[in-house]
Amino acid sequence: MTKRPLPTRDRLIQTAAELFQRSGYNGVGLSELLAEAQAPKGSLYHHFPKGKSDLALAAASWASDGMLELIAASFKDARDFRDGVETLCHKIAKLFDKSGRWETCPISATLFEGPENQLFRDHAYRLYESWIVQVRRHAERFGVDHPQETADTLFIMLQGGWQLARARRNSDVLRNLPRFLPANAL
Amino acid sequence: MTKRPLPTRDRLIQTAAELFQRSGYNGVGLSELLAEAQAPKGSLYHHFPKGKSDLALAAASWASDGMLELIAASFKDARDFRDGVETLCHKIAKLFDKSGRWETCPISATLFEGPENQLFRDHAYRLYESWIVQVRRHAERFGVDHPQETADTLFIMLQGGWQLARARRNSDVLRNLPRFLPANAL
DNA sequence: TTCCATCTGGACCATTTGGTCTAGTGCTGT
DNA sequence: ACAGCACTAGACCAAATGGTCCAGATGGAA
Repeated sequence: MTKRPLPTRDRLIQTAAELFQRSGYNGVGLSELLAEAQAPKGSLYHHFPKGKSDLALAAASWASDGMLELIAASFKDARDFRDGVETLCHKIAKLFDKSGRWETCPISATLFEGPENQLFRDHAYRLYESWIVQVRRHAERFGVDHPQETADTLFIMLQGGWQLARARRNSDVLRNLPRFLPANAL
Repeated sequence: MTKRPLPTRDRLIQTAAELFQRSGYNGVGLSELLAEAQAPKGSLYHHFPKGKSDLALAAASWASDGMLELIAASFKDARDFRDGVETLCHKIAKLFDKSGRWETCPISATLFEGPENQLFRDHAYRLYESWIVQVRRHAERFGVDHPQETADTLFIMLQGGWQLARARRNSDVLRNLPRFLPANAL
């Protein structure tokens, strides 16, 4: 698992991200988490003084960064916007297949549960919005008509598509998504 | 709250549906649940021998029935398919506003968390699929071109739209959804 | 009235939860 | 060599968890 060489803090963040995505914030106990990360409790509370909730915020940010990289990679060599969207959908479908087909969006699993905390809500908002902003920038770059609406729509379809893919345990939904993104926007 | 006159079993199911939607399956303890439903533990395990998980399945079914009614009501007097979709989106937006704008889809909150149980997965699949089937029927009735794809897309957009609405704490996303459902479907 | 099944009330249980605290470890610069 | 630090290790804790169990209340049928 190439996990041991990582510094403890990163091991904690990454396993937290994995486990929270799998079972949700409340579905993961500290004991399970620490065992998986091979770290003692002292380390957790050293690196994250507020404990589980601190760790959750960090884990969500880390997962979000992964998504931003995925977006960047998809649009890097795209011929046009649609091409980028298609690549992104396929990459996400692959991710879905690798995940065992029964996991939520990591941000949602980590932050939309847990304490009904203002911090959590705001953090989720910011992370999601950062995805949308990136997509909107690419839409603008390619001269798409309504960049904001287009970016919003792509987000919506990816979230909803992931959900349906999960219910059906089949990533084809995600692969077919681009079909349903016609000259929309407004 | 007009809850007291209901038989205990129904009180349990309804409060379970509410609480699970608010905090997720793992986010609700039996003590909280029983206090809210004003029922003792004995009743729970009398009506639902397998306890929390049994109750969760029942609660999800109940919530799903509510959604089916919403779909039926929306398409009942619709002039065409698009009209029905618009009504449905507005009804759901209203529901979202009433919910405090920070709750998940009840099925997802109740079943997509909790035990990584085959029962839970299948149940979620069946409930979601029953929504889609209903919508597909209406699409067929109105002579829409690709009823299955259209129904799938509507489901996807509602799920994703709800998610974005939640992140933004704003139901307009849901109200604008019909705009992005053009003559799509392959 | 008696009887029986359904249902309720809650004491009780082992286990796990998130969190605190302190004694130690090992690397750093001096 | 040693002081100071960042970090680890895990014992310990009160509270909460889901679940079991059974004594009683309740109400309809005989």
